[in-house]
Amino acid sequence: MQQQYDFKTIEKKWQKKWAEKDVFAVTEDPNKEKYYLLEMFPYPSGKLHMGHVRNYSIGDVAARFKTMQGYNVLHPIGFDSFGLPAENAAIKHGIHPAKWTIDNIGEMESQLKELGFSYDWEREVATCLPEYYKWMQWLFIQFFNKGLAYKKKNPVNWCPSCQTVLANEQVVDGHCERCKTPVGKKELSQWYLKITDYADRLLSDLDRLPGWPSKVKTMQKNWIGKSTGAEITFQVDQMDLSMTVFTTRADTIFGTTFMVLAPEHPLAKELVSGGGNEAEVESFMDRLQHLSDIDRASTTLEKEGVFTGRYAVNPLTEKRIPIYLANYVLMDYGTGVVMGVPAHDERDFDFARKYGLDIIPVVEPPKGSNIDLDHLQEAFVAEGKLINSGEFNGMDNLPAIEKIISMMEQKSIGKKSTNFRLRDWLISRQRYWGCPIPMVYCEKCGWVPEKEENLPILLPTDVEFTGKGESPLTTSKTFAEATCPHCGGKATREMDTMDTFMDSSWYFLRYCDAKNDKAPYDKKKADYWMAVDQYIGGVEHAILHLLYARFFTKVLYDLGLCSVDEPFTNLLTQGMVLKDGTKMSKSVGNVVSPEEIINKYGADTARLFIMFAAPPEKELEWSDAGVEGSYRFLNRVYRLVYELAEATKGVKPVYRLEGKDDKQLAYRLNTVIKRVTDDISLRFNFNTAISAIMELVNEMYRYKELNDVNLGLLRDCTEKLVLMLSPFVPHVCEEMWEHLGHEDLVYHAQWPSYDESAMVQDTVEVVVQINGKVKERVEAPAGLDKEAFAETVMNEENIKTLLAGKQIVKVISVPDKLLNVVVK
RNA sequence: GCCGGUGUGGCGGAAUGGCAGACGCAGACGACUCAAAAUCGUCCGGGAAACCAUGUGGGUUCGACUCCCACCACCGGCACCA
Repeated sequence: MQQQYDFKTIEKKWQKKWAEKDVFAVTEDPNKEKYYLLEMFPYPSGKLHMGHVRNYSIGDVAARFKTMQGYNVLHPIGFDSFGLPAENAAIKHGIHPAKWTIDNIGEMESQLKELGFSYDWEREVATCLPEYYKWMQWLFIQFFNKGLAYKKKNPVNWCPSCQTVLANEQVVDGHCERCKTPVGKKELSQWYLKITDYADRLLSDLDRLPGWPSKVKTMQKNWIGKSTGAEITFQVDQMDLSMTVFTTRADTIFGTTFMVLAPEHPLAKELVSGGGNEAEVESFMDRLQHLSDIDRASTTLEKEGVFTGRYAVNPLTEKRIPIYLANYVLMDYGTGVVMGVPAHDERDFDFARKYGLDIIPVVEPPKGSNIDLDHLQEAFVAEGKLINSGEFNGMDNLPAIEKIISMMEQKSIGKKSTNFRLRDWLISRQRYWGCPIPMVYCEKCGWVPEKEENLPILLPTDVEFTGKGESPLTTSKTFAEATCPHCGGKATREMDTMDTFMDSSWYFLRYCDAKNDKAPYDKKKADYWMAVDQYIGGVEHAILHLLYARFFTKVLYDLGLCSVDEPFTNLLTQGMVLKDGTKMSKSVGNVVSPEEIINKYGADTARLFIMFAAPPEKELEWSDAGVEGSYRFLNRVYRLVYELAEATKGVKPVYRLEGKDDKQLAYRLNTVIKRVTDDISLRFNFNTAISAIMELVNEMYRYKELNDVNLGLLRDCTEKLVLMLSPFVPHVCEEMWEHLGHEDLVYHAQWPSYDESAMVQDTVEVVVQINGKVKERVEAPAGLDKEAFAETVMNEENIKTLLAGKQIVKVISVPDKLLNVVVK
C-alpha cells in the first residue's frame, strides 16, 4: 500500500486477483442459505451508460453485503443480445448483426469488469447464441404442445419504420415503443402466446408479492384490466340473428335505447345489407377509412356513427331499439357490441344527443340532488335507486346488478362474464436478428413443431438486410426448405423470428445452470436457486418484461419445469440518472460517460457517488462537484487507514474502554455498524448507510488527535470501517485490508456485528419543552424510568427557573429523549 | 377523466408521532504556506429579538415533515375498456 491513493494501480491489481482466483463463482451448497441477486441484463448497445452503472452498483453492493453475511450468493450477468439495433447497423454499415453484437458484448464485459462488479462470469449468457436459443425454441414447442401458442390472422400493430409487427405492450400512445413512429394496422397471420389464459393468476398473484413496489403492481393491475359483468344477448328484429354485448352495468339494462357495433364487426355487413340504409353506411365507412388509427383511438374524437337500418329487441322491455355502427366501439374489447344506455354512460349520452335517440333514466339520483332526470345535461353515472326497471324498481343499483344477471340467466338471455383488457401476446417479428420460430408448415399436417433433435434451428447466414417488407429469412435460398416432422413430406419453415422479450422471460432460470446442453436447465439446480430473492432494474419494464417473465414462470410451473410460480420475490425499481434536471441523452447533450469518470477518479469513486447521491428508487441528479466530494472522502479514508495501520501495527483489536472519549468512540462505532447493517439489509438505503460511515470517519479523526488514545479501540474501528465500506468501494478496501495485515480477501471477510452494551450511554442530552416548544437542553442520566426521569429533569436549576410561577397542568415524560411540561 | 407518486435550506438529501435540516455539495472565515493547491479547523434556513419556517388551508395530539380531511403544483402510468 502506497501512501498516496493511486486508484489506477489499486483497481487493476484487485480486478486481476479476483479474476485469477475466480472468487465470485458459486455452486449449489445445501448447507448454506442461498441468495439470488439479479439485475436486469443489458442490451449490448455499445458502451455502458450511467443508468447501467447505477443499476449494477446497487446490485453489487447488495451482493457483496449478502456474501459477507454468509449467504451463498448467486450474482450472474449476461446479455439480451437479439434485437433491432444490431440489424439496423447491418443495414446501415453492412456489418453482420452477429459481429456487431459480439463486439459490443466484449466492450461491455470489460467495462463491467473495470467497475469491479462481483459477477459469476462462468454463468454468462447471451441470448443470441445457439446454445441459448436452442432452449428458447425448445420452450416454445412446450408452449405449443400445451396449446399455449397458436397462429392467427388478425389486424396487428405494424411499425412502418421497424418494418415489423409489435405487441400491444410495445405500442405507447399509438407510437412504436422503440422508434416513436406512429403505428398502423396490418392484416397478418402471426404467432400468439395465450397470456390471457393466465390473466386471472397474473392478477391475483400480485397480492402474493409484498416485496414489489405498489406502483408496479398497480400498473400491472391496470394493464390486465379485469372487469366483471355480464354478457347479454339481443335478438335482431325480423332477422334470424342475435348479438351479444358485454356490460359491467347490467343494472341499467332497462335503459338501453340503442345498440352499437364496431364498424369492423363481422356481423356489420349482414346487418346493413337489405336494411335500406346501405348508401349512408358506405359513405360513413369511407370516411372512417381515411382516419389514422391514432386519430381513431383519440378520446377527443367526436363520436360518430350511422344507422344500420335494423332494430334489435331489448330482451327485458321488449322495445325495438335501433342498431348503429359507431367509431367509439372497439372491436377487440368485449364482444365488439355495446348496449347504449345514454342516461348512465357518458359516451352513450353524447352519441344519443347527437343522433336524437331516446334517453331513459333507470337510476335515480339520491334525494336532495339537483339533477333533473327529465332534462339530463350529462349522464348520471353515480349510485342510486332503480326506476323504470319493472320488478327491480326501488332497489339500490349496485346490489341489483347481481339480481338482474341471475334473472337473465334463468331466462337464458344473459350470463355472468369477465373481461380483460389484456390481449394475447403477439410474438412474431419480421426481422432477422431474433430466435427462429421452430415451426414448419405442411400441406397435410398443418403447423408442426420441429423435432427436438433438429434443434436449434439456426439463423441462416445467406440473407439480405434490406430493412423492407418481410422477414430477411425469406431471402435465404435454403432456409425455407423443411421436412414435415410428422409425415415426412415436403414442408416450409416459419420465416418470422420471436419477439426478444421471449428471450428475457426465462434467462434468470438459465443462469441457474447456464452450461447445460441437455435441457434449458437442471430442475434441481433451479429449485435450489429460485426464486430470485432480489431483482433490480428500471421501472420502464413494469409491464413489458416483468409481466412476461411472470407469465413464463407460471407456464413452466404448470409444465412441472419449475417449482416456483413467481420469479421475483423482491423488486427494486431504480430511478433515472439525470443531469441538469433532465434525462441524460445525446440529443440534449448532457451525457456523462462512465468511462470518463472511471479514468479521472476510478471505479470506486463512481460507485460511491452514485450510491451516496440519492436513495436507489429515486431519481439521481448528477453532480460533478458531488463526484469530487466522494473522491475526497475516499482519500480521507485512505489517509486515515494508512496512518492508523502504521500506528496500530501489531496491535490486536482488543481493548477496555477507559474514559469518556473511548466510550464515545465505541458508542459511535457500534451505532454506525447497526445503522449501516439495517440500512442495507432492511431498506436498501445506501445513501444513509454511507453518511453513517462518514460520521464514524469524522469521529475517528477527532479521536486520534487526543493525547491519550486507545490503540486497540482504534485498530478495531479501522478494521470495521474497511469492512463496512467494502461492498461500496471494493478495490480500495481490499488494498487497505491487505495493508492491515490480512491475507484473506475482504470479500471473504465476515460482516461486522455490533455490541449492544457499547451502545448504552451513561448520560444523554435531552430536550425540555414547555407546551410542546423546545426551551432548554439538559444532560440527564440514561436509562431512568418515566417518573425518575421527570423528577431529575424538573430538579435541574435552570428548569426550575423556567417553570417558576407557572401552573403545571401535565408532564409528558419520554426517558432519554424529552420532557414536555404543559403549563397554564 | 381515472389510478399512483412527490413536494423540506442556495443544491443533493436526513429525520420508529418527540431537538427539523444528519451526511455531503456550494459558500464564508481561520490555521499551515513566500504564495497557491491539497489538508485541517470553525461557521453556514429567516429574523435585532420575541419568534417564524417542511407546497396551501383546516383537524387529531401534550407534541405533526410524519396521522386524517380539503385544495394547489409537478412527475409517472392508463385512457372512447362498455
